Amino acid sequence: MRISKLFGKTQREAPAEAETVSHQLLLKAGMIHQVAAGIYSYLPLGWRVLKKIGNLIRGEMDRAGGQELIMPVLQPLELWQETGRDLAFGKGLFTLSDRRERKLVLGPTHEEVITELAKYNVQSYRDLPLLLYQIQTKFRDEPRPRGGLIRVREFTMKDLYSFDTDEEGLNQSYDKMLQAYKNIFDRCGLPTLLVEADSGAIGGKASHEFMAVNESGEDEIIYCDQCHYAANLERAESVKGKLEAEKLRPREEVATPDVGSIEEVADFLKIPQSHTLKAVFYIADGKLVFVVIRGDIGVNEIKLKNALGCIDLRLATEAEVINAGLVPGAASAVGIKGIKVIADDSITSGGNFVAGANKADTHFKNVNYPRDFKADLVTDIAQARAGDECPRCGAKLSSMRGIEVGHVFKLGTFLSEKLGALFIDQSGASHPIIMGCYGIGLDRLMAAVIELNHDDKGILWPFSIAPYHVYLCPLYQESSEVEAAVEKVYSELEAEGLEVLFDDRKESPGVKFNDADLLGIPLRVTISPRTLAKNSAEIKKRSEKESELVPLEKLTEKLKELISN
RNA sequence: CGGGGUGUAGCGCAGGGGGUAGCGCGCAUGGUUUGGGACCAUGAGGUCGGCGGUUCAAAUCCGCCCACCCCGACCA
Repeated sequence: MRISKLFGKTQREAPAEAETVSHQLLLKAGMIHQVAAGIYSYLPLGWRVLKKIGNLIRGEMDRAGGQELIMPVLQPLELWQETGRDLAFGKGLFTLSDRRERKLVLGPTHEEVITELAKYNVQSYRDLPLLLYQIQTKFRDEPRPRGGLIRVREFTMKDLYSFDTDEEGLNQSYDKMLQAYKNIFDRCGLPTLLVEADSGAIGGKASHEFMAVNESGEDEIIYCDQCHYAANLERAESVKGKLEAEKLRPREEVATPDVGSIEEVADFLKIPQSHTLKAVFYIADGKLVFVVIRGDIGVNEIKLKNALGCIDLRLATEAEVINAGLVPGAASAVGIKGIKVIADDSITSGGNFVAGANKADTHFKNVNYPRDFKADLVTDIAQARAGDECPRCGAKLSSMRGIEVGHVFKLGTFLSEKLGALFIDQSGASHPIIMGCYGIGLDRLMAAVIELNHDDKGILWPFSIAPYHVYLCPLYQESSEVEAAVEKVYSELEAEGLEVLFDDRKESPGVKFNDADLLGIPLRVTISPRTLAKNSAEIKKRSEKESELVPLEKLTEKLKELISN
């Protein structure tokens, strides 16, 4: 490809709207163009990269036994209502109506469609196991798109769905995908960390995410250096610092004028926050829920949502709290009736806590569970923190941020039951198919590769997904022998099937070198009067400082060797 | 949805006590240059985010709205 003909220009200055490195470089390199918040066009260079990522993924999916198919973007809302996931997605679902007022959605994913498809094409255990996948555009009305391609509203996704007859089969499919994913990210030059994850709106049992560790990621990872426990903060566990058991003392009231928050209570009474009980109020699917947790620990809303089994969860407003007859700032579960109480298991160690007295400006001392109050459910709903102890080995936990580039789920039979995707086993009995699903966001993967492979000059693409392999860079071609020599080299390389980006512009060396670096093409071949004097061309790897002179007649061979390694 | 910020040429920005817009880059033409974003000359390019108000006069003052970015909430 000749740059003079290439659609898309590099920019000297990155648009001010871009904050993350990958976003800046993609815009500066002319690979993408923003159309609206979280909606992008791909220009030829960016599109080549995305296609390469797609093909690399295809290779690994096929190798694992996957079969590619394609499904509609436009899906009937009814299908989503059948599984109830229209509610789980809520506002994240793009909806529209056709001319007959039939409600449709722009598919945010395809589990429903594929399960329905499986229902009509799988009857017997002999049809299983099955691995089906798609690479296509999906839509989610994200509350806040951000970071360029890291979080968008229209995106390209690879999803593979597994169908098995039993748990063992599901485990095998799951392991196959874990291996395929490792291969994919390795081949993309992207180091990733496998972490335990929450399965979110999709439901299901086990779930893992592949994280590219990076500051511009949106997820917080809690991990242990000692035993390598790693989990998304959404589901991370930790040892909450057990307190010494205390001899229970009688409960008593204490006046706490103008004292509301846990910090204030602890300060006022000169006690550690861990000796208080915090009350937090949520509205779960429209109903008020009373949450009790030790004062020094935060509530993990994902865990809470899972514990409640609710679809919608939000903090209650002060008005809602007061309406329920509670006293914000001095509430506790002591004596509470008619409201669901969920407690974190942190309240079961230690004792003689300070908690609200459900009376303005008053707290109780020496509150103990279960002597003084009851809970409908006691479970782990705590936010893990760096510094906590590892739940596996007891070492100190740390935290870091990551970009979620892959997410795998053991779905189980939730969808197949709802949609009636059944198979007949050897004895003639009917069972729901056991499913798994395995996603990779290609756009985000592309961004993550840049986040982890760049320098101050630009991108450093690995060969596997670079838009071109060779940047052919003649200098001063208009006033010398260079023109003829470089044209000859170009046609030779093209004839050999090498992927060459030919900078045939009449630009100064600085401009060309800088663009070569910005675009991140792995190999740069410079031909100038200086190199021609030695009948040579200069090869420089994007990743290295030094260059090397190679005789023209050996150039093609040398480049092929570099590319294939 | 809450908090903060920004909208002026393709990109980066200046202007703003009211008088009809400027710089750098890029782009076009001509010339000079020649290994890490060259130089000179000439030129094209603007509903100053939108609507309304104040005024003889609004990029500038006032009001409303919109878009985009960042933090949070939310998020296969």
